[in-house]
Amino acid sequence: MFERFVVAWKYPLEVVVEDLYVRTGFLRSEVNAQEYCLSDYSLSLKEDLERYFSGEKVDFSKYRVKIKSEFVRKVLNRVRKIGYGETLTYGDIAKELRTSPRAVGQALKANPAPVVIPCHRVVSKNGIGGYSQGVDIKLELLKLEKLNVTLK
DNA sequence: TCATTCAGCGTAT
DNA sequence: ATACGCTGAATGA
Repeated sequence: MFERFVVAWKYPLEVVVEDLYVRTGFLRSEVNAQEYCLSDYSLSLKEDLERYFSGEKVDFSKYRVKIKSEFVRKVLNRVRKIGYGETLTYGDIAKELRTSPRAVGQALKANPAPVVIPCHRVVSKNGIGGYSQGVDIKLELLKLEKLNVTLK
């Protein structure tokens, strides 16, 4: 099974679902997304993402994400537990998992499904930190969750 | 208050 | 072996 759809937002989010594994990525250029008929699973994900982008608190824990590396999986599993509207720092997670803040950042960079795995909720100790999809997008996501973050 | 350095650890080459 | 990160603490001016 392979399905692709785009969720409208300030930055449209492209979603690929392959055998129940979800991948996402923000699009910088505008796309005309024509719809086909999606599976119940993909349709549910699409609706959840639409609710999320309209400012609702949404739980994405039922969706599956395939992660190759053991270490990345460990970090991202922790990140999935960060609640809506909450943040942790790279250092927090490093301490908890007995690793280094830089290694945590590296693992977040390898996140195959931004938003579904909320790596935007991990910020630097003083400032917003980085984001694989662009810090401007991270800032918008945090604003969506009513979080004030200093840009640094 | 900066700016610069470097410890630290998982990856990629 | 070695270079590099979505960092952070330490150092020095």
